[in-house]
Amino acid sequence: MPRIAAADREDLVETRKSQIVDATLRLLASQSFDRTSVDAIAKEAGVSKGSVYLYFESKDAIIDELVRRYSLIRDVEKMVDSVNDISPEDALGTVVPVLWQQLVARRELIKLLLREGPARPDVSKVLFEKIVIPGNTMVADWLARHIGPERAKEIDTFVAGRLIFGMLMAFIITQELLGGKDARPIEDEKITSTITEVFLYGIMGRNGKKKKKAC
Amino acid sequence: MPRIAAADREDLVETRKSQIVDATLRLLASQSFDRTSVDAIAKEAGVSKGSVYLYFESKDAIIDELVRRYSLIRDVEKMVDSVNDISPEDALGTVVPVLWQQLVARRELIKLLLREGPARPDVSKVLFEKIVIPGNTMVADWLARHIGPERAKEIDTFVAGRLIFGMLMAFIITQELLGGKDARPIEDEKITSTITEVFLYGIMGRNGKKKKKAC
Amino acid sequence: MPRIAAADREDLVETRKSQIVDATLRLLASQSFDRTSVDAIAKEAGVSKGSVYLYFESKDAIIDELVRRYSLIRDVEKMVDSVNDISPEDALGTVVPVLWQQLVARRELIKLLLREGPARPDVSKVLFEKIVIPGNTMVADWLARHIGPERAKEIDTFVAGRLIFGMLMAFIITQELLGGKDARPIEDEKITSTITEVFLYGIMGRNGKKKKKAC
Amino acid sequence: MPRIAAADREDLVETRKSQIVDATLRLLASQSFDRTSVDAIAKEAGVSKGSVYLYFESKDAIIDELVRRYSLIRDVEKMVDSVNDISPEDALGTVVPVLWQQLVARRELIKLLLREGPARPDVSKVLFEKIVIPGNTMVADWLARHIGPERAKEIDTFVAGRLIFGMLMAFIITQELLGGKDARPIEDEKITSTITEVFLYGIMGRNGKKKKKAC
DNA sequence: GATGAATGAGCGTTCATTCAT
DNA sequence: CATGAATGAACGCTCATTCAT
Repeated sequence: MPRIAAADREDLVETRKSQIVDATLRLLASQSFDRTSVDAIAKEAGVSKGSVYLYFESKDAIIDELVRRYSLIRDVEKMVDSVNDISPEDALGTVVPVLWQQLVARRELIKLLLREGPARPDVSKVLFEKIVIPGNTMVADWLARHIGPERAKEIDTFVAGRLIFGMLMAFIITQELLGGKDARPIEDEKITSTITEVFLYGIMGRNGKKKKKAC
Repeated sequence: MPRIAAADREDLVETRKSQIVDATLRLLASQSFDRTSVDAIAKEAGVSKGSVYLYFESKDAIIDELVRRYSLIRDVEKMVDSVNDISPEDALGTVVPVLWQQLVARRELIKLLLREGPARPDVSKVLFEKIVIPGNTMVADWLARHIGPERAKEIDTFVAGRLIFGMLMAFIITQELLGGKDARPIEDEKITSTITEVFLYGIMGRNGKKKKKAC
Repeated sequence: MPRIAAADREDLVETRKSQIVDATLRLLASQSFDRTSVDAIAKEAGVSKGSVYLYFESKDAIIDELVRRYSLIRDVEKMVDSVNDISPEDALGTVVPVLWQQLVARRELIKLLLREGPARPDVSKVLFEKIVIPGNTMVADWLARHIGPERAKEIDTFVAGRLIFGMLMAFIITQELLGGKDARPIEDEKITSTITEVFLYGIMGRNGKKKKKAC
Repeated sequence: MPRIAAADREDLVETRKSQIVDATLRLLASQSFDRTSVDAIAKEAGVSKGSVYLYFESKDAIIDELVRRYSLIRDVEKMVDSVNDISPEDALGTVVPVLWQQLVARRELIKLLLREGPARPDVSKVLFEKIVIPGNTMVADWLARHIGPERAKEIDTFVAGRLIFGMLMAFIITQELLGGKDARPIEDEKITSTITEVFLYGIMGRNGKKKKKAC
């Protein structure tokens, strides 16, 4: 006979898990997971070390949960949905800056994923299958619907779809994670407009923006 | 009165440091630096554990030296030199595949830099100032010389220069480091040709490949 | 004014204590007491962990109670009573096999007593004074009544009485507790008949089984 | 190039292992192995906790080594050798008291083996195969050579051989390990002479000592 | 009376670092 | 210069015990 109703119990579990995962994310901003002790996580979360093991099977389970919780996939999905019927010419101008802002806001998570992902097969798998592939596929489908059959013969939309993220990541890594923002700042507008320009002409090929300009 | 001539002494120090740094790099292919013990490094390097501390102040000093030694900068420099006077249209077809091959070959070093870099201010600084900036600048200068004044008004060549690496990195990270190569393989040729196409049209804008096509 | 009648209350305490002690004994069949957690005991007993501490001061108090409750003494008493007036020649043939079966059935308790007893002065005391001495005395008295004055001068019946248990224990320990049953099996019948034979001739001396053989 | 000669190295390993094993044996006199911490062992041995792991793979490896080192088997072997051609009538009078003394001297080891053995399959196996079986077999062979064909049909010498140890163990356990020595002392001489008498008549059957007495 | 979430001391184990040789 | 035995702090994890509900 549990003293606490099932719903309250679930709430408690959820609260505690969040406390611990969030504390971990905070600590991971300044040091690797390996160098972050369970003691430190517990202290940061405001619970005892023993409690951490009440809610997670092991230290590693914390990072698994963390990755599960903080993925960009839902944002990407929403964004692609919202521009579904809008051509890249019209959509990229808003999509790229928004995407940039979201990636910047999650820079710490990205730092974490870049650090921990490649070294952990389980994390890698989740990252690749649950984030990269679905996100990439959505963008590829959208591109395929808009670039026209001629251009579609020349470029692979699945590959092209991944490029937009690569371009954005290049600046997240160099400006936000490697300290470029301080050492050699670049205005956000310049980053996003250049990416928009390059990607737009890049995917449209020789027909790029032709509609808007008679040749 | 030193028993050994200064030059010889320096040679020894250099030899030992290289032994240790190279051994470390080899071991980092399969596990994170944190999980690589000094014991293992010493064994792999063929020296005693004590000797490691004769040539490095601490375990961390090894990774600092490693990052200092291994950069892509010299390769980028050579490559830019070799295509200095060749237009992007003619150069990218060879440059992109070569760059791709070199990045793939160094995937372990990239994994290491992504893991250790963002968490270490000193490493970040070196990476950014000695690799990102010089490489980016060389490519930007080259681009500036070829895209023409009209296009130059529309895109920032410094930003555009970094994009080519971002595009390549997107696939190094997803295909090589996150296991995409096994889960969802893509032919190297498809990756490099798509990047070439997108980047070329992207930077050239509406004049892309105009020489080849009368308008 | 107690809400529950004193008798009922005692019943409850007794029931709960039994639940917990019995559960512990069951668990001790497969692992040492040290490696049996209070969690596991509570679960096996069907009560909460907190309840264990309602009825026992500490984990160790459970084992003390267990040892106090389970002894062979009542069985030995009954057995000696039943053969009180029967001579060893006639009695041993049935007593030894029955005793053997009872010891085999309690092998786990014996394992427990051997493990926990010698290291705990309180348990030792209980074991020795409440089990060894009374059981030994009963057997010694029975022997004294039957071996005749001549033989009584040669052997100490108190010592001899303890030997029958030693003989049986030798096989409980080696065959049942050390895995000899699997590695080098011996039929139960061979064990009990040999013990009967040796002990019988042993205690009777040169007059052993004289009834059956005119001299 | 090791600084220490191989022989010296071996000596050191042997010394350290002995230090640790002996310290462990000392501590096991008063508490179970589970409750004996590596910290305590290291302290008792006069080495650091880290050093324990320099010489033993794990805590469990210490007890394995301990059991390997302290077995009675060599003593039993020697004893059986020395009485090889002597009949039980003449031999038991000296063998039993000597065996008793040796078992008493090793009471702490026996306590340890009774406690740790049954709970550890690996220890059990070693105990049974390396101590019980060889010792038992030697004694059985010796008995078989002396009891004559007639008696050999009635008792199993392998079973009988184990009985002599059972009889001795009964008193080791009750007098030495359970505190009977203090609560209800019995003279050593009484123990050994009774065992000798009972075992001798027991194994010889109706022909026991007949040589000495015409019937 | 009954519960089980919470605690934190203590465990076995690892390993960066030191230093006598 | 080179070694590796020795160290002990720190780790991830367990679990006996407490106590608010």
